[in-house]
Amino acid sequence: MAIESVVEPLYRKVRQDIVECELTPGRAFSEAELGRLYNASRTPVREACRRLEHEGLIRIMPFRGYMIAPLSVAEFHDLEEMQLIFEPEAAAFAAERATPEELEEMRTLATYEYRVGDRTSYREFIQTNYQLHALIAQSTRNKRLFDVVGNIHIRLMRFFYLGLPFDSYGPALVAEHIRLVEAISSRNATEARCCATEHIRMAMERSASLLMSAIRFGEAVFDANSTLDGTIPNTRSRTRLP
Amino acid sequence: MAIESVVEPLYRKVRQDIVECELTPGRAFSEAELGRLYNASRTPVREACRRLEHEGLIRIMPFRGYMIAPLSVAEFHDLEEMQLIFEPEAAAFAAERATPEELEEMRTLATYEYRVGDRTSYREFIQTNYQLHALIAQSTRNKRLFDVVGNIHIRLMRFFYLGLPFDSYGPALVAEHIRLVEAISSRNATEARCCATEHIRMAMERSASLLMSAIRFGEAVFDANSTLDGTIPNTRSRTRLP
DNA sequence: TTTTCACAAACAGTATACAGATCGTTGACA
DNA sequence: TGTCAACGATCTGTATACTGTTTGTGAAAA
Repeated sequence: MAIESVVEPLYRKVRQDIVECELTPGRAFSEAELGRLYNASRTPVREACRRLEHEGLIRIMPFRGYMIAPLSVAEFHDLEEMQLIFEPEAAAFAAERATPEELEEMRTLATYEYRVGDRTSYREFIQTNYQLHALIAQSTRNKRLFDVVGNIHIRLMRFFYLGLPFDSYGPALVAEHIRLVEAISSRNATEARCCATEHIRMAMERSASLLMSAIRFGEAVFDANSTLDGTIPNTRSRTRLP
Repeated sequence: MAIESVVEPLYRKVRQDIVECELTPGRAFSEAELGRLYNASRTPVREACRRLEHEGLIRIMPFRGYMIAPLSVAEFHDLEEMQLIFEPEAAAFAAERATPEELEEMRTLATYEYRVGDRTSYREFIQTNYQLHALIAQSTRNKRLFDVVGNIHIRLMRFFYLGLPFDSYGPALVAEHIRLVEAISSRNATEARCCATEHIRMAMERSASLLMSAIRFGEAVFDANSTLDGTIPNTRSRTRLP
């Protein structure tokens, strides 16, 4: 049997469901409830939840339960600020250190065209976007940097999966990706840094107008009541929210 | 009784012991062994170890045991590179966003003088240094950034606790801290960014010559055999190392 | 009717029992 | 004497039992 045969798949599945907003931000749940949903006993559920909390996808309220981390303007702002700090430097290092194979794959990822209005294509684009940024981070050869950039993007993807900001600006985003990858490919660190900075700044501008209006300021997205698996909500879960 | 009455103190104590190199880098151990050492049962031990692994202080080898994360040149290099990326930006944001109270505390922390050659004073200085950098990160008002800075410094402190790089250069370090805090206090973001960059660059130069020679290149520091608590080492722990 | 307080349900935190994996050992065989 | 496979000790991964906390509820008192 494979290594970590229960925790690892459980963790991945729950994380995916949170990232894709399949598990509603702000929703409260218990260990038993999550275990029922994913067919796992408490021990692996606990371990997966601990990991997810460390990544900022779940909140733990000691002795009181869990909740899918709510999305907030503050969170989004912090994440974009983090991108602006890390991504340009990552691009610069990538320009100096990426292998030819990595450059080749970057080109493939950057040229992914998605069909505006097509939901499936849009979701694929989100994944591709993540893979591209993760690959750039990977090719810095700095594991710490890779971890941080990866975590930032995982958190950001939840906002993207709300489905709002990309529909009109997708093509511009692709063009920026191509420019960025070209700069990295030509081993021009300075240019790569500039492209990345510009890319993030544009993304910030685009999202400022579109995404903000979709989030209740400083609060959870959507109604946070009701349980995850359709069972009758107990009295405690109804009162767990802030 | 307090919240998380077993895991939290256990986690803190083990983390402290790892950071202070009380638990030797590279040393192998089992859950039961750690539980014996810190008077805890397996469940809290496992949880604490999972957290510490996520922070990069422990390595988990599935089905084979645990080890205190070894120190390596690669790790140190990655950490300094990370500092060079975010500390200048953190300083710049701090210059714009720190509260007067935070500025006041920064000044106190920056002026901590330590007595060269005094081991106790030196260890206090390491703590003070951490607190200063954490406070600067905190005053960016970006929680994500604060978390990352904290983790990077926690990891770096293990190298500092080896006790090598500071003894001759301590005063220079203090002077740099003071300049940095002055720049932040005067709300000069550009100047703060420069001071921080310079500070990290100097630190990198200083450590390059001193610390490197103390680490077996790419390998664990010190002999990694033998157990933690003086019990007779079992046959497995002797063969667990790479 | 409103307030208070004790009780009970539900839950997280912890301890422990159980199952399955790993690896050193040992003994048979070449 | 050297090699290899089966065994067993020991450990991690998982399930579950137990304990203590939190909080809603309802009865009793004001």
